[in-house]
Amino acid sequence: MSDILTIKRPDHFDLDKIFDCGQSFRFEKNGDGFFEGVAFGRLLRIGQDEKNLYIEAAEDEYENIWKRYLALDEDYGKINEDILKHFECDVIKRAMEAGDGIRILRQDPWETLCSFIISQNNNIPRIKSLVSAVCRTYGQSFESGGKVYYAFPGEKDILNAGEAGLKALKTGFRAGYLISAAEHCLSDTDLCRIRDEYTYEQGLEELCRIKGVGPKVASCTLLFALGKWSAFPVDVWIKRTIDKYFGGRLDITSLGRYAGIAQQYLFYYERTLQ
DNA sequence: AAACAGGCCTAAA
DNA sequence: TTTAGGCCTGTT
Repeated sequence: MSDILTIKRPDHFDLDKIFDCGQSFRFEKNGDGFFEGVAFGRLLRIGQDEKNLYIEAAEDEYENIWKRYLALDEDYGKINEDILKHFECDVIKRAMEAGDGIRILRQDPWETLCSFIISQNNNIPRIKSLVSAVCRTYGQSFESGGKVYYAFPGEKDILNAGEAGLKALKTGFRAGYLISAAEHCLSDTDLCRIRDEYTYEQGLEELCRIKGVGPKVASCTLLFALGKWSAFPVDVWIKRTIDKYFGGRLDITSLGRYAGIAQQYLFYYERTLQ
């Protein structure tokens, strides 16, 4: 059972940028222009035109799940203002303009952690294909509209798969990291606790205790799933950007509490330049 | 062929 | 405390 919910498209919201800025790996644009993907074990189809968003999902899921997932409860006009107030400069302005419409999703924490563990030393097409293989092989399947979809496997599913089972999918040295992440999340600190009770700094420290999780993967998880918008993932692209425009030095705290969102604008800007 | 891809671990200064 | 290799696999 699903209907299409029509809601007014807010300012600063663009699906193409949201799903193309490298924060998520499981949504694809179909021939009809709708993005389709699975999150939280549920299917979401969503499209847009200039006026509206069209959200196809099970009844009552919009208010409970997708609204927050898509950051439709956030005012990006105010967020942008706040970034510029803290750090007014031409580069940020240009990046903000180029990346206008990006929203930082609130993704499932466990899936996000695993996805960015998988992202190590991989390019985006390969990350997508590995995440997809993990879901297809070890995730719970469900059917909708005559098609089969797969949820991201839970911690226990990953443990059951085992290191060998994950390596069989060509995850390589990341297989052991996924196992240690599953063990950690089950026995130590639940990721939702980090979201609800930890500061960004505490969350970073906690996540980095997992073998195979360093500052980059931890920051991505904090930013893209745990609502810690001051998290500032530094990857090769951001390194390049900082070298190029800021003389190799950028004080993250000077960007304010939305530093991670500024990071995403810069990342998108630099990647779409060439 | 060799280097690189949205890092991290380990060993060695 | 910082730095160099190595790592699974695939692609160019």
